[in-house]
Amino acid sequence: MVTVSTSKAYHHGDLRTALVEAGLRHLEAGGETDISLRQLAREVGVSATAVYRHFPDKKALLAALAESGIARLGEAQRIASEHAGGGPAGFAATGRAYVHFALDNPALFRLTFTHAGHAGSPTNSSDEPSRLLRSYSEQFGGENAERLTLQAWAVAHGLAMLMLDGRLPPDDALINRVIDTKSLFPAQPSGSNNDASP
Amino acid sequence: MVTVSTSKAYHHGDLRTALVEAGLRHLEAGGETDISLRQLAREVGVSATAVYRHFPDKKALLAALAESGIARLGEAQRIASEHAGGGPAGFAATGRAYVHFALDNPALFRLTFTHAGHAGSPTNSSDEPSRLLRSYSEQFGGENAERLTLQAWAVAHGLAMLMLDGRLPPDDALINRVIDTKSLFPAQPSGSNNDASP
DNA sequence: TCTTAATGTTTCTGCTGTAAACATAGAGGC
DNA sequence: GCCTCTATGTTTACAGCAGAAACATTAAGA
Repeated sequence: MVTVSTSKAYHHGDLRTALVEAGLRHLEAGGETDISLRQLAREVGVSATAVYRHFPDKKALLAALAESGIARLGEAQRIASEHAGGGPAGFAATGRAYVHFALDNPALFRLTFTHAGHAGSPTNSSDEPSRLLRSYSEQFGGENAERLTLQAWAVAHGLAMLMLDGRLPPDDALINRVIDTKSLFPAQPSGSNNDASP
Repeated sequence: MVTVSTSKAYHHGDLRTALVEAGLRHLEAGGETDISLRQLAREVGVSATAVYRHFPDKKALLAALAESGIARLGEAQRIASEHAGGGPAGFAATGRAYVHFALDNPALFRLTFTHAGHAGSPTNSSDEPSRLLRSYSEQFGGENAERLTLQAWAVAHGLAMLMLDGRLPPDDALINRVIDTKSLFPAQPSGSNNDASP
């Protein structure tokens, strides 16, 4: 698919976007170490240092890639959540989507969470993944909402990372066993029965 | 502390060990990106390419560092486990030790789990951390031993990673809230009461 | 003592990120 | 219609990197 150059074009057209796209391509193909500013410039057909008109340094380019990663992850989770029809099942679905996204976009996922930059816990972040997690936890966590937030995130993130790093097999069945509604909501043993909507 | 050169010394004494030690020092100080073979060689007082007599390439040097990381992690967990007197409390202690180790040795921890190399799930790995995890899970997991293994590991690993990457504050209280005996063993709701020895 | 294998050095190639000086082209004011 | 300004891109240069190849040294054993 050829990117039709927008009318707003100086020399190249939209170098910044082209560089980000090339970067994402390289992330998929060979991981973060496969990204070289000079190589990206070459592919886009521009001199090596032209990159610096759009990104102060390499870190900035990587940060731009990470940002696009967060957006995509949020989108995937939202779809999974809706597809599961919301509720506790929807919550678990966002967790599984989290892991699946990591497996489908290993380098992008890693980059997104390693070169955080903006950082911030989900309690105050405004990105889609944080919003979903917060919303579901508050809905179903009752008085343990915060702990649920943390544990749910940690389980999903840990599982994703361990699979990415080859410590656990990237097995769908395994994901379903670890992230399932029942084990996330073990019938609240000691009192505190929450009366959330169906 | 000066490393007294062993009698078995050729030109340098023990270049390999010296390089690994220098590498660990750099990991603590500046992270993985701070490790340059040339710089290490310089510090050890040897030519840049002498390194290649002991490590085929940079990856191999990093793998050696990672191996030492696993050993240290296992040691820390074993101590924590014993200090807690074993049992479910000991289990939780190994999890907290896992996270603390990550926070105390961020670069080493990251390297250890990122450049896995030998890979392998804890079900068949022989390193100390895997052994502890397997042993405790089988002791207290009952019929859900495998799921317990996975979830416990995922929670600890996820929490560690999120804290390392600045997504969660590296807060002791937070660790205790996420990894506590009660929430790991929620009174086994649906039957299957295990009668493990004290 | 002589040979040999292990260890270390010099030199070289091609890559990287990035700084500085220079070039160009499109936009807006005259 | 011309001129200047600014955003964008280029050339050239530097220092650092991983790694390959050829050569040197040194300890250990025959």
